[in-house]
Amino acid sequence: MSLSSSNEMPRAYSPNEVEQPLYRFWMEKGYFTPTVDPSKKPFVVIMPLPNVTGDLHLGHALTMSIQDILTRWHRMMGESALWLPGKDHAGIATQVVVERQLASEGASRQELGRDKFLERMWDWVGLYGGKIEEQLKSMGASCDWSRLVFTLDPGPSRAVRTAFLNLYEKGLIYRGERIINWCIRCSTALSDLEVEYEEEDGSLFYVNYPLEDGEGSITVATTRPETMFGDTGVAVHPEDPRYQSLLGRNVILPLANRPIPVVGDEAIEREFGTGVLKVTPGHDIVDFEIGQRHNLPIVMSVDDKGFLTEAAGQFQGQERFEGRRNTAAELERQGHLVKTEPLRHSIGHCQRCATVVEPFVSKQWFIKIDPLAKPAMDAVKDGKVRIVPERFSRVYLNWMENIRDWCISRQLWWGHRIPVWYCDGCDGLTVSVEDATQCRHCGSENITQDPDVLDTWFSSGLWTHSTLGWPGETDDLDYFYPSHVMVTGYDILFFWVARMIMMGIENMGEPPFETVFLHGLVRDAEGRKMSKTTGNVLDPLELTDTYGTDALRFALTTGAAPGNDLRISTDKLESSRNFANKLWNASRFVIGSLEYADAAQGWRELADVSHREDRWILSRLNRVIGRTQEYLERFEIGEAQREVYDFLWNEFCDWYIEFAKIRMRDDAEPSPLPTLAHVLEKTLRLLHPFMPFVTEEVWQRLTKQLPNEDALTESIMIAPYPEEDASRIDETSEAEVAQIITLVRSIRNVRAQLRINPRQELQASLDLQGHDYLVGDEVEAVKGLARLRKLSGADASQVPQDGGVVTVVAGEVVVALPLGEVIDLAQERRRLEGERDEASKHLKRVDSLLARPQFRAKAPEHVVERERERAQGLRERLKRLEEVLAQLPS
RNA sequence: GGGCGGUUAGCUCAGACGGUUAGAGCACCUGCUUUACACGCAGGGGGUCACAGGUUCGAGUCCUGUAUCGCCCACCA
Repeated sequence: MSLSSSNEMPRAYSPNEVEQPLYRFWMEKGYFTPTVDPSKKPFVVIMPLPNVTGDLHLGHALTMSIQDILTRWHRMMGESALWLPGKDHAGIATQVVVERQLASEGASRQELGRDKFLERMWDWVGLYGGKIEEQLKSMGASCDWSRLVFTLDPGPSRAVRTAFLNLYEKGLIYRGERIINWCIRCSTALSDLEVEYEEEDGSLFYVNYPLEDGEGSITVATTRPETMFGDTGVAVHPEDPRYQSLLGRNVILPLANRPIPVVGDEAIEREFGTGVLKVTPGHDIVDFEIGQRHNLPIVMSVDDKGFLTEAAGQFQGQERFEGRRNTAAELERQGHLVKTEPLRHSIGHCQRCATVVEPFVSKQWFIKIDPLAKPAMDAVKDGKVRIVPERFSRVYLNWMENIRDWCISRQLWWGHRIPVWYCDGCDGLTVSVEDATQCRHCGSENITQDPDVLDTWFSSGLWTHSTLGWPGETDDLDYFYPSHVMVTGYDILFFWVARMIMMGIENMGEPPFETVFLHGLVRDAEGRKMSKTTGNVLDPLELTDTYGTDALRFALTTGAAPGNDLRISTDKLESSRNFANKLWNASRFVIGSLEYADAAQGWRELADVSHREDRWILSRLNRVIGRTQEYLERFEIGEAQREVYDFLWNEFCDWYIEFAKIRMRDDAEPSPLPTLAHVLEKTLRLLHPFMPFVTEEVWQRLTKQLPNEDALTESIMIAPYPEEDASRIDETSEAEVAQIITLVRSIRNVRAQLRINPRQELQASLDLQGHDYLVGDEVEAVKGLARLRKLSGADASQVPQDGGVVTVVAGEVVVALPLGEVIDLAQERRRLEGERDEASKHLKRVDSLLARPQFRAKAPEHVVERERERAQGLRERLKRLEEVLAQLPS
């Protein structure tokens, strides 16, 4: 089948015309959907689920490109390759978007009510939720759309409830009144990870708290005087000599005028401020812990909306920052404020809306994390899960060691509602996978479900198995779990990867993937993070429109080591596009040549490789195939691509095709067509995972022109990935062609330096010194590529008499280009002296290395041998240069 | 306070296991309508691999330290 309407190949590759039809073709053929086939090896990549809110950005484009490359590669290797796409309801992120929309209409979710609001959310998802799929398709993503899952679908929802129930029954989920991060804008609890800290300028207020017994006062230092109404103690380090006498006594809390105790606690930093901490267990994480240790009561002085409570007396109802200023002013007025110092410190912000987070004591659901973290750490330590690049293992382990219990309840409406029902009668809890209708303890039907939803990352953590049918026992789960590679940015190592490992082990008994491949973040040409506010966001779809999808994919995955951030610029995109175009045109040449001849018989097996040039390119091809495979196995995608790029451009196009053109003019020569076809066809397959569209389009056109020796697959997508054929490696041909190339280059170099008109054909004579192949079957090649009229062998004594320019290649071969009067002999002499000096310098270095006894004694034999050969070659070259110079007039 | 990464050509970056005269793309210079490609061809210039020590026959590559930029984690009130 061919997707092109005509055989004509335009001079430039135009991606826009071929991409959509090709993608449709692949979809229709069902290539993306693997079969559950126990005779085949499965290969599984679970897609990091994009948010339904989202537009595709370059970060997605990068992740998707890598996953698609790996999936296509394994699919071509004959594995049952599953790339499983998903979509995330993204609780807080999506809810914030719709809330903003409501706000612009002057409404709010509270006014709307839960049911109406959720309707609105679903409408919104219906409208925009499909966008990202379309965008992924336009990136060429070969994921199995028939298995697409949304986190709120019945399957994953059931998985969420099941996991919750299991953990609850094991005692790993509990509800408790604890201090959590609270966003007053979103009105919800946040996990530690959802808080982003930033350095900000603030003030440190020094406040005197008088002792209850009237014997002076103690000075505390605080950045948040407005929380003092929640103070229920004052703490000093138990061994701080300055405050020994105060331990166990009371101070009077100013403004509130109530006594609070002085306690000793190791958490106090003696050097900070005055070494005295006011303890506000309701609004500070450290204070909460100190409060617990000393049984201090909790008094909330800021409410869930960020306003001071009645505990703040006269300041009740003031917004927290206003309250801070007013409290400080009142303290000063009453003479309690000793001084104020500027202080730079880090402040937590809500990841989604950037509002300053309020530490807040409230009743929430938590996961007891230690029992889950332990096996998840072991999995990485034991190598059951391998993190690439390896350095992130330490980051992971370090984070896991210090992990705290995970607050999983959110006071949101959009998400998986917590599967817990409270009984009005007996106060008992019912946790259930199915919607509960009666209390498990007393049978009362008077029960109400917990209004809160679960942290989005709870369902994400189950993703590796919930998508395959867990908790059901499905064929998919049996065959495809665990997956092989988890590809994602290092920025969600903790959020997601760590939790998938914990939950995977917990639910499935084994880690959810073998390898975690972490890539870097995409930045703009100046290295800045892309963000809407900076306005430097590049839209992947605009880029694919301008440069082509293959070019974008190539630009994103090349020239960046795993785990390193990368900058994207139009330069990079242009050169990637140029590469696609280069491939297109090389193919145009090959396909065009095939149209006028049926000489490509035997292109697949290549029985006749009598020609040195053919043996050379096949040897090079097979080396490249081997190295490309090796790089892919190591996830060095950029290096793999560079291999193919260099081969195609610098060897196949620059040399082999040029050799071929010369051979095609001469009927006596063996036709290069079978080899041209063979190498191009294999190179296309080698490149297909990286540049799926252009390779498929060209492959379709190429194979149509090829003798149908045995059945080809109908798409390159399902053709086998090339494997290195070691029998094609041919050192001799490689060395000989390398010499031919050097010879041609030397002559071209002379021509360029002497400004000889490119159209002018020269004569050359060679003193071959035994390198007979140079004027044997390669004479036409050398003549053609170096633009020579005549190339003849000569002995050394003749060469200089021909006069003109002389150069030395292959160590010892002398090339003479008689140029008569055109040449300034003095200039030529200087040029040769330059060459001689360089050779002599180099030889000196090699000789001195060889002269060292330790080198000969300790270096491996092959290294010493190589240096000897090098010295020998240089000596020859030097000798020849001296001979030639001796015969030039000085 | 811990930890990690970067520092290689004018710019952006590659450089397993230490072993050719350290590479690419872009930019630059000189030529070129050579019938696949000007999204191109040919040729060329440009780097004491941040710095200082050390290990080694041999260091861009390994070790120690310094500088500098960036990131992550942490309960500095």
